[in-house]
Amino acid sequence: MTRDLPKNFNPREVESRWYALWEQRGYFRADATSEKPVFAIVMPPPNVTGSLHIGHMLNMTVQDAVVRWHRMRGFNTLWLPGMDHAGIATQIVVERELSKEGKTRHDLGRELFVARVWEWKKEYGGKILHQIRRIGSSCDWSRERFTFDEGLSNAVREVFVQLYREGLIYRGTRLINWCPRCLSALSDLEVKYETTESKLYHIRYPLKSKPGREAAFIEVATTRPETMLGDTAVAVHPDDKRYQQYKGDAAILPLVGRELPFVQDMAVDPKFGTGVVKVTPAHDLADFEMGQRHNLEQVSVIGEDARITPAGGNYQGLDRFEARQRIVADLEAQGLLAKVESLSNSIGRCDRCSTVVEPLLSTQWFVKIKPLAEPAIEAVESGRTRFIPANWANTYFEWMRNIRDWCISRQLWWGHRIPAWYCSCGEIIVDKTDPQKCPTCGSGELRQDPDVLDTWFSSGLWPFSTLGWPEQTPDLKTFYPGTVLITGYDIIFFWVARMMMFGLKFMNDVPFRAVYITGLIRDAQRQKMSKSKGNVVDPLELCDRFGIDAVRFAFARMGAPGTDIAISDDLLESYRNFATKIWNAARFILRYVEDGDRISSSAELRQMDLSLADRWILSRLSRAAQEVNGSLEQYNLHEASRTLYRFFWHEFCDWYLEMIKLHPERSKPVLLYVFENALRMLHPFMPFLTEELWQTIPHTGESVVIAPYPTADSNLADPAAESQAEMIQDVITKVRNIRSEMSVDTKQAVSVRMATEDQNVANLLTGARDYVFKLASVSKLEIVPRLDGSKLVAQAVAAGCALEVPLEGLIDRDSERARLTRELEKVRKEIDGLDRKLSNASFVERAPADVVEENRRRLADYRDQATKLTTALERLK
RNA sequence: GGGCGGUUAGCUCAAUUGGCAGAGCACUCGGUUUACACCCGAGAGGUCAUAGGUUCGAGCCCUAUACCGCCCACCA
Repeated sequence: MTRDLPKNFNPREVESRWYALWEQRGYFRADATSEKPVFAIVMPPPNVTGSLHIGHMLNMTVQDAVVRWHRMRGFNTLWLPGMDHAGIATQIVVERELSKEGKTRHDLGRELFVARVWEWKKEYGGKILHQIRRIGSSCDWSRERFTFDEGLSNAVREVFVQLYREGLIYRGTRLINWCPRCLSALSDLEVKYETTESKLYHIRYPLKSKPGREAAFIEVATTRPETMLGDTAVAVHPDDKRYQQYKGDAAILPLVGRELPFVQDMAVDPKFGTGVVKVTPAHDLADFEMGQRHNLEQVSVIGEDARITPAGGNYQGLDRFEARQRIVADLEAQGLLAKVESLSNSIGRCDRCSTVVEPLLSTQWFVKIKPLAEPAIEAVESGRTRFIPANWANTYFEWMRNIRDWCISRQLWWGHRIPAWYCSCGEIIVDKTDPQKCPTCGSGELRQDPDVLDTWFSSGLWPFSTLGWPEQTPDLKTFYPGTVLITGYDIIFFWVARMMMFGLKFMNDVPFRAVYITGLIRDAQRQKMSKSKGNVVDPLELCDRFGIDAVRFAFARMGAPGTDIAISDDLLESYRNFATKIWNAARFILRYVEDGDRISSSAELRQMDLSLADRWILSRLSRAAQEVNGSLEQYNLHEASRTLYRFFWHEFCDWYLEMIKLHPERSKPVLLYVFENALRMLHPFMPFLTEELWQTIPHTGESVVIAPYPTADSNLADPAAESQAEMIQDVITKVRNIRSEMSVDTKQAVSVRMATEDQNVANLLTGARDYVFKLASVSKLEIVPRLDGSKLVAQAVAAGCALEVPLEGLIDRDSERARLTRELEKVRKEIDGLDRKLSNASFVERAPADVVEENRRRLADYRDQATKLTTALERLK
């Protein structure tokens, strides 16, 4: 009885069939008590703000391929999924929803508003989880986490309290980034700078009158005239000769009348503007620091709503930009505006809402970061965590070495509430459990800090909070540290750096042994996708159009580590076609499958009477397996997928399937063997299609998800068969080539005369003549010692489409020998390398046992190949 | 100002650590050979950005230049 598949591959139908089954059968579940080697990876938790975007899909594809590969190799594999509450981002989204109803969060009040965000989370969080499943991500849903879960919130509180008690969290009044729209403090990372064309205003400040001095002015330059209301000094560089005379002198602040002392500070660039700077310690970071050095007064003139405060006198109540216009006009009226130049400089905007950020003096909570950063730097320097590709370590170091204290409090409602309580007596209580009364004065009137924590504070704990920390759970013991973290380079600072610091601090070990950095997906013009450009592509829509397996394969194929991917329809079509090709190959194979067929072992195959094509494809299969595993070990998914594509399409389909049409029944065991192995090799990249087909053909086991991953097999390696088959293929190509040049119809059978003086080649050709007959439409083959090439064309015509093919240069023993020799050299090089590695005591002792084992196995494989190559070379002599 | 990356076929990108420059798409020519026209076969297309250097040998290593991109920074 023959089996059948629908003529057309329908991805949607195939995709819908498998995931629920896999999940229900528990294939994705890790086991904290298993003895098997561990492969553990935490999912970068998507924000609950919306739906899965294309960057997520790339990220998930890479993770899932790596995870599935390890699972098939027999690892105790954990891929822990979850989501991030994403404080400020989510709050903004929900506030926008509210504003459609004409309401603000203040209309609801804190409690109702937070309830409303939870509703949002339920709806959109569910959507994202569905999408993650839909694209085939094989995560362990029994361990799903949310950063706002009870357990994770508990971890947040534990960390906060511990850091506070060690003095690594403190409350302080400093200049911070303030978003006047979000009405919250921001960290340095949440401010994005963009270059804009601004105006540089030159303003004349009168000098303090002195006996015997004419009225005189000093000129300062500023891009923000409105901040002058808060000036408390003017500064020059200490070595600037022009202004030495003013040492100890003062200027008078126009419009306000305040006396501004002259200070000398190295931070002033004498070459910029006039070399004199107005100093506004309360609204500029450089000025703030200068103010600290010279003990200057801090006058805040812009408030949290970005309007001028009472300290701004007449300008009180004006928005900062209105105030700027008014002040410039007033200065001009008084003849104090010397000139206005244009200048390109950068201004900071809120990462989330793009409002221009205002530096403000404010009391906030900070993490003292240097003591945490140092071990995190060391861990990467020493290689305990490595970056893939390695260059990203530079970016990490650069930031870590210049890191500044982290402002962690946010004036938001959606987030982990800061566990600090204030008593009217001045006491501040920071504790894991809510305090009932003040330990100092006994008052029960305590007020909790209204602020919440930066969302990255909780995500920074993700690698261990998700495993149950601070409880010492079996999961924590088994799965920490993770093997690898797979994420985009845009969150190295926000997230990777924080996880490194917290992991080392609280777990005393790095959170992961490697960080794999993915690129960004760009559009066909290589532009970043953004909502404002309107070039955002919905990944699920792509999947609908091309099939999930095809999109996944395209991402794997194009995504060299750290490299951005430009996607286009053309690109995706080519991988859709690949999926179709696999489908159709299966349909061909199924014509020969009968009930009772099974997959032979490679040892059994070796005992059979195999054709040249069989021996060739088996050897190629083994080599492909070797290459794919080697590439995946280096996380080179683009190489692995390229190898698979080439092997499956251009070797298996284009040559092998065509060659065995001569003797399909004889080749059936090999045909089934190779196809079944190919499906297993492809599975991490194309999970749905491979499962569908694998279930249709003979197989052992209940699912390809848990079938073993193919590896190089020394039973199958056969270099001699490879070179012989390739010779025949070259001959066939040459005949087709001549045919095509002479415009001989494909269907027209021709007779061919070939020339070689080498008896071995002649014998080989004679033995394999059927392949030439079949694949090049040849009806008669004559082999002669030599022929006269100059007569080639004329003879072909005169003899009625008989072709003459000179074999010189096409195949000869010298070039064949050279080829095998090169190959042998390569193999020997590998052997030397592995030998050296394995004789290195520190490698054998320190590297994980399974890695050492893997290297041993590869060494044995290479030795085997070397023997075979040597034999093949002997035969050529 | 500092750092990182890139420049290879018309387009998008590879090249297993220095050893015969490759794929996909597009293009040209020929084909509905019952797995597949989402296909098959045959082709054309390269001064590896530029200039030096190291080497038996350089797309790959070194130096400099040009252009493009990204990240960071207290650019008044």
